[in-house]
Amino acid sequence: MFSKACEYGIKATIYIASNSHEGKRVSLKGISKHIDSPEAFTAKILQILARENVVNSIRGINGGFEIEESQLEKIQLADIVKAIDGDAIYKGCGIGLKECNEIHPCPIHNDFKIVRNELRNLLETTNLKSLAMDVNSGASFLKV
Amino acid sequence: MFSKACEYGIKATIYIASNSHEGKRVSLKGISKHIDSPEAFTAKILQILARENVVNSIRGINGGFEIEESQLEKIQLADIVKAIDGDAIYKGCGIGLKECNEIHPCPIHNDFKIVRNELRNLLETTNLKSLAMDVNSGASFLKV
DNA sequence: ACTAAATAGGATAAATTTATCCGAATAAAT
DNA sequence: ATTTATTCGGATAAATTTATCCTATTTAGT
Ligand code: FES
Ligand code: FES
Repeated sequence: MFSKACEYGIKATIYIASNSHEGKRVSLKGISKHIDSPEAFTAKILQILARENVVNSIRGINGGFEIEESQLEKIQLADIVKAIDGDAIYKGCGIGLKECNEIHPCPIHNDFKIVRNELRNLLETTNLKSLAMDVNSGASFLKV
Repeated sequence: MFSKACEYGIKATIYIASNSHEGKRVSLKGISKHIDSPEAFTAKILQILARENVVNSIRGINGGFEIEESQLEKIQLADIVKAIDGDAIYKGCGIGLKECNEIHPCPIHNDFKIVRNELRNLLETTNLKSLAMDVNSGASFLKV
């Protein structure tokens, strides 16, 4: 469904968000430890997310990653997925026709479109704040 | 979403089905031409599908691939996907936790589960015959 | 028996994704 | 200024997926 990079990106961002929500900045080391991901690879992904303004990166001592409190409700899962995996999962044909086209549909188009749109809806309406709060309250988990 | 191999597998199987439904056996060459896929790679995928009894392969002159008419309604998209990509897409956690677990859920579990189950339902209830008939009637397409 | 046409399957190559390594840049603290 | 902790970014390596090539096997027809 999502690439490994995207999975790490989602988990990392939620972890950053759950700390930012409590006023804490987190380091790459802390992130990859808490989401159980390879450190150097996670660094690459965070670079992408920083460039795309999903997270803020701060260099130097006491540096790390954070997200402004005011942004937590504005950033959606879709922003992360789009930055890393692109938009094929929203727009692409389920069996790889060059484009998903209503008047030249593939055999699964009609049913697939519905599922894809629901996935899209999920990603576009789920914001970081709610995900972070669930993690903070112990209602959901980022590893194991 | 699906691997390239799986996309080719689905298209190839539907193409075989649409011909079998009209009593015609098709060759690898014809298949990869009509679904626009690399021939040798498609051969590998058809080998898998033949081993898993999704399609019948016939060797030698006038050989090729076919599916018994009586099977067309029994084979579901899920059978193809399972044979090629496995069942992670049905059962796996959306962000890669070791298992999708109701009492140790990831942050997107509740929403993702619904989408995943609908995808599962789509794949498990769509049979080859209906897909083949849509292709034969010109209602849907396998390439471009 | 021989030939021709087809799939099976092993070996290999190319491309992409995933992962690691290391020096450069940055910033705080001393 | 120097040291230290941190991210950035380029180079590279490992693993996986995608793709190709070639020989073996099978089958029908002659
Ligand atoms: S054309 Fe395939 S999903 Fe729309
Ligand atoms: S635990 Fe992640 S989808 Fe169920």
